[in-house]
Amino acid sequence: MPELPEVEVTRLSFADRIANAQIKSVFMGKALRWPLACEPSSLHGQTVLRVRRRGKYLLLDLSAGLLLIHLGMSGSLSFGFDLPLPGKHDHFEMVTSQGTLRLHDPRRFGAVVYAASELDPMARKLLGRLGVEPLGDDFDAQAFHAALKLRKTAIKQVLLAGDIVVGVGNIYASETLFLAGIRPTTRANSMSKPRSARLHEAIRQVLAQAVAKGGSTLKDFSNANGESGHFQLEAMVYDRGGLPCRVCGSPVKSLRQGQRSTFYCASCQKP
DNA sequence: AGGGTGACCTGTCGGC
DNA sequence: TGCCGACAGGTCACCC
Repeated sequence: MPELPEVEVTRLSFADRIANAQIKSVFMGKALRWPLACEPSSLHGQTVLRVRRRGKYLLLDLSAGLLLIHLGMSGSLSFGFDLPLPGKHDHFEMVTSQGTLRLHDPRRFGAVVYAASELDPMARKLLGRLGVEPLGDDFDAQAFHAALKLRKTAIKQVLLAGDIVVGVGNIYASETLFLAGIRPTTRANSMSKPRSARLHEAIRQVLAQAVAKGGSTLKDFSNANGESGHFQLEAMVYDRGGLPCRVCGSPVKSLRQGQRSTFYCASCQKP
């Protein structure tokens, strides 16, 4: 469910409301991907200072330490005073003076991990290898091209790896490559400067637009207010195998790369 | 060190 | 209707 835009939309939907809230209680149910790494009760009385995002992680800065939250494949957060009764797949809950934050995650690929600081070994393991933020000033077209030159794998898999640029998941990888006119199987190190510049621009454009539209709602994404996004209305190729390309009408093709499905238009996207 | 694969987990959908 | 396999928005640990 969550790629960078969904995570950012989630952040925006509750960051202001939770800022400066005092933690009253913390509940961790069925194990997520990793243990919380602290006694839940040790968080009681702490203040949630603010909510940041790094790649697909949400970082809740506390008065002492931080919580790293990842939504995995199927996670979503809710925040408010009047949440419905917890269900089978609600695995983490934090009651604060300003509302309750709850993680719903059927597949449990998500995580909530406490770290004393960003220098904590676990925090470094999770955040240390992340590439640059695509919507930030550090995402530079020249440096992007130089980094691609060092990779011989297919460009789509390089995007998914997230060690050059973060936040582009399986949906947006297909979408950005479509917008840039680049075949997903193109070797990263074979991309010319103008092509990588087009991809750089497409990544910024697609992700920024998806955030502006409230994220994707392919299945059941909703932000922490329960509101769903509208990006799926705009998908050019993702999940459209066999359907006519929205630009040229030729059938959208699909293939598998690294056990993930990829969609592209053979006519609009050149090798 | 880059690149490929399996693993983690539950739900849903299509085919027989 | 039931069963079974394929697949789903992520990414880590492990091989070579």
